[in-house]
Amino acid sequence: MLDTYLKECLYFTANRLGRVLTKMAEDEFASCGLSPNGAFLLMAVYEQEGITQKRLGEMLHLQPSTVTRLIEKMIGRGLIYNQTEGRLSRIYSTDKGRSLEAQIERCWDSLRERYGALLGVEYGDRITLELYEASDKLEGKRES
Amino acid sequence: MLDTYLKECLYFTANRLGRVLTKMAEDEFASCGLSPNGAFLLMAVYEQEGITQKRLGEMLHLQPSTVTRLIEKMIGRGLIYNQTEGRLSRIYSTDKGRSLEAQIERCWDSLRERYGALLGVEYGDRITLELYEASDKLEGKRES
DNA sequence: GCTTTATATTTGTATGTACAAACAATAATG
DNA sequence: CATTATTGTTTGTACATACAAATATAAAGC
Repeated sequence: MLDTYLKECLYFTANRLGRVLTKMAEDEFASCGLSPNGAFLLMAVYEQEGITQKRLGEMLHLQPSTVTRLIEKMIGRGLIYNQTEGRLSRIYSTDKGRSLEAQIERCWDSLRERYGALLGVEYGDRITLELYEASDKLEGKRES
Repeated sequence: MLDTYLKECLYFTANRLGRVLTKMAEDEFASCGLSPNGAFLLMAVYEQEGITQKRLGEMLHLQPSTVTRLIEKMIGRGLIYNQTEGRLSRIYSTDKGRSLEAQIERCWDSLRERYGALLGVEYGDRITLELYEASDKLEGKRES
């Protein structure tokens, strides 16, 4: 009976899936010495050097305080640095940070292949997009 | 560009959705003074008084240590008690715990309605089931 | 130009989850 | 039956995330 409840509860299933994939993703990105979100943050910085923390939070859908903490860690590892400009904190990648770019993309690809192998690539990609859109709807963002 | 990466990453989208729904679920279950997983655990105990911690962990897809911690908290609030039997720890609900049953079901329903209103009820239920099955596949459980 | 309001970031604290090692009890083996 | 292996639970520790309050800067209003 409870099983039925849980199978019908999106809170429960989404978090369960999140935990399963977090383990997989941490495992893949461990070869760069990064947490998955650390890797995504770095990719966002590659794409726009000098990006603000606020913007990073929006892209990664993380709260400002969470971004502060993540950035602290990555500065500590010498992968990025920040330069405050008025009330803004702008983030730049260091040489060391940039040197990981290719490796990060490889990890990212191999993560996608790994769950793709279990779910079917098409199916995996489809539910990924569905989840993204579902989150948007739940957060009141208009159709993506 | 990164947006595209993120939209294609199941790790990222599943966890994002999990965070959004966790907020919603915590909000709903707050009226019983329970965390969402606390509520589910209690439902599992209603269904089978004397259930072991191991079994609870399997149902909720949580690690044993996590279950221990959750149970500690709920014993502290007087909602359940445990009785060790050899190496097993069996869990029973107290009167206080049982008194929440109807309220928990109401919260559960209203959570489902709440995201149903934003996603469409059918669609919400469909992706919920899909996520459950995807987790099973990723964990190597045969077809559910 | 002060004073108020808004915005971006940080800090303190709390929660949920997990891993690994320790512990305790049972079962299996020689 | 004594030793070893297995199983279920707990403990110590760590991490990611968040909320609320504090801080710091910039913008608006009078």
